[in-house]
Amino acid sequence: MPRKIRSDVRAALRACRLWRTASDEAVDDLAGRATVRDVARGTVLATEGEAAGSFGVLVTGKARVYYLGADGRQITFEVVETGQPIAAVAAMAGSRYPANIETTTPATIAWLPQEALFDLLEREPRVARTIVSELAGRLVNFTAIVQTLALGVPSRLAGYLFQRVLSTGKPSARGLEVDLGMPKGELAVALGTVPETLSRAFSRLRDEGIVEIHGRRVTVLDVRALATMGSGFRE
Amino acid sequence: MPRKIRSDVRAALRACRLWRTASDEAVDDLAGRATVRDVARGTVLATEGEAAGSFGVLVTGKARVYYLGADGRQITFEVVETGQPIAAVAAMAGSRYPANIETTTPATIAWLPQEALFDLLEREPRVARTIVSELAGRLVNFTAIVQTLALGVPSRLAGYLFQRVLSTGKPSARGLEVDLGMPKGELAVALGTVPETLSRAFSRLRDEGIVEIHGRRVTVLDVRALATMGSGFRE
DNA sequence: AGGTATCCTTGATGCGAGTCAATTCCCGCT
DNA sequence: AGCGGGAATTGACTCGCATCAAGGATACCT
Repeated sequence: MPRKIRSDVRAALRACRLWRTASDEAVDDLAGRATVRDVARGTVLATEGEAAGSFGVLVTGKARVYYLGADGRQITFEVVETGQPIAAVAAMAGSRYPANIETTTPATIAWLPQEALFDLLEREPRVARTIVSELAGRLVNFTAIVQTLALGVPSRLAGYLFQRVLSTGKPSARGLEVDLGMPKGELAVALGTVPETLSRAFSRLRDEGIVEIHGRRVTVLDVRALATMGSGFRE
Repeated sequence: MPRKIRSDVRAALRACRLWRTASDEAVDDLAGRATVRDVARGTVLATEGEAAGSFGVLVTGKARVYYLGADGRQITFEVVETGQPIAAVAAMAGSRYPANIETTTPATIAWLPQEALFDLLEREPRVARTIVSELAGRLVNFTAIVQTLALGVPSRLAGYLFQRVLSTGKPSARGLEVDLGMPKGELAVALGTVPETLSRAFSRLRDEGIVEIHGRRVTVLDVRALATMGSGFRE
């Protein structure tokens, strides 16, 4: 018998880019097979090396995909937002999780068995093209991550701020104002560094007249310089 | 009218993992649409930022996929061998090439229009599942590359030597002997560093009694230590 | 207000790796 | 043998970042 489908779950699955060309019926089928779970901030959703039998979709909240180095250092690959899939790649590859995933806010996650996705592929072949494009696009983005890691911390910070400006920037008296979206300590980890170094990177951007810092809010005075630095060109 | 299909081209396409579940007819169709070209060693097959309208399959030879940093430094992502696709990911993503590709030997390449691959997806839906798995698998592997880059040069060298031991290692008087397969200067670039630093990394492995160095040939005395160091654990 | 805990900043220090420059090694050449 | 010339090594130096160790700043709680 069909399980009752939560409307927020249906909406989240419907919003998922990965199968955006799927029919509503197919999405409802996915929703019907989902196991929904609410978890607290900081919950580990997947650990490296664990077999990937299922994947999830973030109904609410945010999560972070990171690799844990041998010495305990973390590298954040990706920040997952509401409506995006979790661990779907590992599930499709039929492999083990290559990284760890942790929620950075309280979150609601719809878990789906790996087979649900393959069933979808069988049922609606046109979805295949979407998924192929989507996966390939992510692969292309990955090279960008590698490039980013080759840059220094100030450049990575500039890149992050620039993204923030594009997505949530608001005009204010002196320039564009953005909120960091997380405590600086977390941001440091997300950028693959430590709070001290991040703090110095902020100081440098301030000294160069590119930004003004007011706690967690940042006023961008020179967007162009931010973009240039974020692409890796030296001052 | 059907073009004449070269048997080596057909064989190379047939051997391609990406569409290994495709029918022979579909592969022949691909082969018929291929433009075959012979190039010298060191030919640049694709450059970063160029629009990806077509993709290739290596019929013979080898190529190297690398990213050219803003300061001219290179990072090798991947070595492409005979029978593997080139730039297929960018073509599927419909994006620009995210990296550069260069042949490292004389090579024969079969170039295919991007559409040929999508036509294949339409014609044979079961191929979609293969491609999805394959792409996802590559995505998983990419995380390994990122992890490698986060390690120090000695660890990257150890990792490379360990791979060489597995693939071409031969027992000798004191241990396993491997050939580097390329001049040290090239190896340095492939590992994302410079000859001086590579030289010091070799010295360190020698001082720790893990290897002996005789020009381009290396005798591995302690495989276990090599593997450990290659996975990123500190001495 | 006072106190406390958390977060952020600042300074001092050490390590890894790239750069520059000077040899030294090895290989082919005549 | 003797002699270039490129490749590989070694040393001295510099730079960026992590670490350790104190200080501030801010918010919250009673």
